[in-house]
Amino acid sequence: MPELPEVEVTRRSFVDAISGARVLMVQLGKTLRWPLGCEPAILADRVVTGVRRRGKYLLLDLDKGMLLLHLGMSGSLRFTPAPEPMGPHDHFDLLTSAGVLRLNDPRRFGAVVYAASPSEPVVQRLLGKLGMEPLSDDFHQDVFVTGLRASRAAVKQVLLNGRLVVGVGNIYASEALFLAGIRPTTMAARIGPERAKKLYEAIRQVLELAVQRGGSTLRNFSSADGSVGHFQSEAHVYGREGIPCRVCGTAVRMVRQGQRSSFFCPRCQRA
DNA sequence: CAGTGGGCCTGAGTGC
DNA sequence: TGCACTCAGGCCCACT
Repeated sequence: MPELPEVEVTRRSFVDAISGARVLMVQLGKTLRWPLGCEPAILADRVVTGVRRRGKYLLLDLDKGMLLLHLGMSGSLRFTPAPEPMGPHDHFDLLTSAGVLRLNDPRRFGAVVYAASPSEPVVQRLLGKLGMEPLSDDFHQDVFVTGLRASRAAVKQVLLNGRLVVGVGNIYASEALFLAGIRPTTMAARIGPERAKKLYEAIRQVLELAVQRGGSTLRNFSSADGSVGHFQSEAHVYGREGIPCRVCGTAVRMVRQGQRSSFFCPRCQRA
């Protein structure tokens, strides 16, 4: 479900509330993608010192160790003042002195993993191969352009795989490619420098706008304070197969790439 | 090494 | 109402 904007909006929605809070206890539901990796009891009395984001991971910093959270396809976090009984899709409750952080994830592709330190192998395994952060100063245009040039895969796949740039998922890949006028099926290496630069700018632009709009709420995404996103209502192509392009009126088309749907306007995205 | 395809899970929607 | 089927915002891993 959540791509970078949804994860970032979620982070912002509870970082101030939880920072400085002391962990009282942890409650687990069904196992997620991976086991927690520690005895829940050892987390008691640790202090949450901050919440960072890397790609689509949230990093919950503790005064000793950290928790890596991923929302998978269907996960969402909620931070509430008081504990409530866990429902069938609630899999992780972090009870703290400031409130309860709860992960709800029907499909359980998400994860919460403990790491005693940033140098733990698990951290390297999960975060080690991630590409540039598109909304940070770390996102270098020349590295992006060179990276595209080096790949023979379809540009949409390159955006999705996270090795060059992180956080761009199925919605925002289609949207960024629309803004740049590039078809999702175009081989990355065949995109010239000028168009690659345009795509670089489009990625920043679409992700920034999406964060401003509170992300996209397609099914039931909401951030940790319960608010929903509104970006989906201004998407140009995602989920709009057969609907006239907002720019030129041509019917938006859908293609399958690696078991995922891609959407594009055949007129605005000519190559 | 890069690239592709399968699989992990559950729920919603569709067509018969 | 029931069943079979497809699809869904992600990502790891085995394979070529």
